[in-house]
Amino acid sequence: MSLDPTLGIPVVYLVDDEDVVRDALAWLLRSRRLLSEGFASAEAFEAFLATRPAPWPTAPSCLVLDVRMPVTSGLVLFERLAQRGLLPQLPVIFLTGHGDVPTAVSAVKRGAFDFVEKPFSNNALVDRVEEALQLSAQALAQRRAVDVTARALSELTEREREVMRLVIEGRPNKLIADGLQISVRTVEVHRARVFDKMNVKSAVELANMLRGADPAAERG
Amino acid sequence: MSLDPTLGIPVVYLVDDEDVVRDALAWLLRSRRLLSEGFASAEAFEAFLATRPAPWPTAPSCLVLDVRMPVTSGLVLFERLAQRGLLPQLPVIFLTGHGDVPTAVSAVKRGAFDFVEKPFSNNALVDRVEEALQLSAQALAQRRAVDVTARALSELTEREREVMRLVIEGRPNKLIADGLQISVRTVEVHRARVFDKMNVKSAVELANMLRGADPAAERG
DNA sequence: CGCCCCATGCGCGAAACTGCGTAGGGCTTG
DNA sequence: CAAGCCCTACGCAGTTTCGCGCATGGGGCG
Repeated sequence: MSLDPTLGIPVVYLVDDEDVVRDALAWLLRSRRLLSEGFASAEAFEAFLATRPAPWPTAPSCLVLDVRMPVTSGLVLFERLAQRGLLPQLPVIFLTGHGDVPTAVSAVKRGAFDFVEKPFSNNALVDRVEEALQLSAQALAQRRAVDVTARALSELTEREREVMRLVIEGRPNKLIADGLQISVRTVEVHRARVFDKMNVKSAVELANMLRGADPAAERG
Repeated sequence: MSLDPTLGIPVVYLVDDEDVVRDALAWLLRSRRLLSEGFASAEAFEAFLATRPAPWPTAPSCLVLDVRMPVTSGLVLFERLAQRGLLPQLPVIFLTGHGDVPTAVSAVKRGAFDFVEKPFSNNALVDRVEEALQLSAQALAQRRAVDVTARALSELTEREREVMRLVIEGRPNKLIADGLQISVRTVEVHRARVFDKMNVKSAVELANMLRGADPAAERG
């Protein structure tokens, strides 16, 4: 149940306009052997994200985010990250001095990992952080799987995708051929190409692959 | 995008120890053409649930629940419902006079549908209720599918389940026969029986059925 | 003009699916 | 005890489907 070593060393990003808070958090995390990186504003963090090559973090990571900040509030930053679909890979733990219930509830409902009021228990916070990192690791692994299939999928011909769709609905080649108005042989050719490109050996494997890792291929 | 008519007429359950609140809510809901049923305590509601034949509600429904009540608080009731796995089918909207952030956050994280502070906007509340009912309808439909497959699954022989497991991993009969140390013919028989009992025509359909509706068959 | 995609035909061997018949072990019931 | 039923297991034979190699042809594209 530990972190997947192939994912790299976990990092905790701290975004808070108050230096003291960041320093305290950094110290706290270091005391629990967790790497952290601080940013004094939402802008700084977003600039940092922009420097990254991959759209998602490559190592398990989470974001400890102050709600109230000048210029761009934590909530706004959060919303942007959510828009980009980063939440599962980069869980967000909100920190706030004076939290109100509606804000907290809405944040959590929108996918925030947690919403913690200051002052907080050091231990409790780090525990949350570790849970968040676990989640991030899972999400990254999941994301990788999705990427693999998406990449493979993108190399398929239009016709091949067409055939594939029918194949993963369990239809025999004969019926697929009828449906597409082509010969069985041609279907077989496409089918074989699909299996090859998707790197599977059977229709069942294909179905499992798409169900398990392709959110876009859900039941329509 | 409307409610599935086969699911029955939606009902909103109101659990609050104050008669005034229940009456006001009932009136409010009725004004929006929503059926409701009130209970003065968590015990009363649980007693009501016990009278129902099915473990889950048969019609889309949600629960508007007061946090603070004598004897059994709303939070405790919620926890019990969660334990029973009723949350998706019976979304819970918490009502509270003086909510604190940690309680609200924890409730939402545990699966509460919403957490609303009094005084609330009537419109907003009913909107939430309607969203909750939508969710409930979806969850019920999902639950039905799960039930169908579970029932079918329960009619399989041990051996048939065994064979099925290997089938949905995409193995050809030949290999299954080898693995189980039986003849191909026997595998074919089992396979045919499985397809018949599960009411599918191909291995792919079977895989899809189990992936889509059987939470117990997830990737280990 | 090669190269790629799509489409198709032919044919062979392997695998799958089906129907029909057989058979022993275990459990229930008259 | 015997009869009946269910589960498991197999064989044979026939039909269908699959997988694959080999060969052909047309339509874009650089």
